[in-house]
Amino acid sequence: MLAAGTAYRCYCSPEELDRMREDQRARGEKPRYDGRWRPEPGKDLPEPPAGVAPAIRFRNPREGVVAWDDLVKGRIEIANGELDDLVIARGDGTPTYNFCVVVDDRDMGITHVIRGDDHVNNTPRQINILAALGARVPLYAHLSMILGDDGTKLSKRHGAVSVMQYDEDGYLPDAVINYLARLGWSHGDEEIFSRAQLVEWFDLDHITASAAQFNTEKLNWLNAHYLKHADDEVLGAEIVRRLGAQGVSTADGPPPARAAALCKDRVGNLNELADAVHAFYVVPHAAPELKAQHLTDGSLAALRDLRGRLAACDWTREALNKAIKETVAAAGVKMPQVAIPLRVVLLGQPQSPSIDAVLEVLGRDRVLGRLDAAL
RNA sequence: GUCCCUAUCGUCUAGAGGCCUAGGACAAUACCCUUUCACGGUAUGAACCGGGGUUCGAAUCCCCGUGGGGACGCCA
Repeated sequence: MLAAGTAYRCYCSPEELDRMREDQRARGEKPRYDGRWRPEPGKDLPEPPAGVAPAIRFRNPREGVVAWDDLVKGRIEIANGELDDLVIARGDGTPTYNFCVVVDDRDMGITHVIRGDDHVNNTPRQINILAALGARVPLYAHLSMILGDDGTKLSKRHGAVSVMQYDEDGYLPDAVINYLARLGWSHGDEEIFSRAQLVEWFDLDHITASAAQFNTEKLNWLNAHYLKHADDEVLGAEIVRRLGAQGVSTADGPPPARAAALCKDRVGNLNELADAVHAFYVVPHAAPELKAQHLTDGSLAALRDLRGRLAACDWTREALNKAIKETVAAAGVKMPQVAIPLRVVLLGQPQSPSIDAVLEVLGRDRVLGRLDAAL
């Protein structure tokens, strides 16, 4: 490029360039290289200072416009007069980003450049360099940015910067992919689609041109949906992993997959799922207020009655349900008056999935053991 | 400051000049279901940023304004 005259050496020092930009800003101008080392016909260049390793600058055309038909934003035109001569190689000879990508795209025969909005301004420079190299110009598609929940730029404060954060927060990969894909792209009214459907449907024609705002509530909804339809074994493994991270072993409890099946359609994420099944693996301690409220003389009497029935009961959900209903009838109370104290005793909390299903999954030994400890 | 991009319910979006009395989803509200808490089901409210054009006809095309975003490095 030096030989062809499409690039030239620039001996400006960083301090000199800083001063140049400061002055320009002070005058309300767009900061840019002023071309003092750019060779022109009939122009006298300064004498190269001794001992300075020059940077190489691209000699950007001064006249005309650069234009391309962006696959997302349509035609974009930028006057060459707006572009300055960018450095393509540093004083130490290493190439800069805008030069690297151009050379790499050319060598690899890249046909489509799909990237963030923030690169729109680099595109005309890259097209000019490509032209100087005699290379074919690829197609460009510039995707708009994603803003945080509060409508401002995404940052560390929003917590959505690293994909690993989603894992930590209990999101399923399919939910994250589905949500992110739908944010800024659409396929009619489709809201829920598998990765295979995404691959089949995805196209550049239905990408939104404007910036989208991240909506955690909708992600949560999608995640809950994927959780309901997820494989029990996969969820079981997540329970083992997440409980294990808290130092809780699942070895002495019911199979994690069964616990997952019981709770997966009532939680929003994997951490909540782990919390929901926690009491299956660790003997719970109900809060004193809960005990005072629910473990009255009457309810404890009913539980004693139930304990007797359960001891002789087939351990199936149907039989367990029948036993509970018999206790309810015998005590002359309503279902919640037995079910809730039972939950407090077995799980340490007043809410749970259907109590008969909980008994079934918890298992006879653990149920009777916890009842005996409370009675 | 200069240049570039952008603008439909609170949010994500459908919408390619008449199919729009603007559709779907999240969220909200109400009701239903119910063995608690959830899940789920049904229904309701909610938008074309403003102003000018073009056209028989504009959410859709053009211009201006305003709002939002991005870029102005020997960073990537």
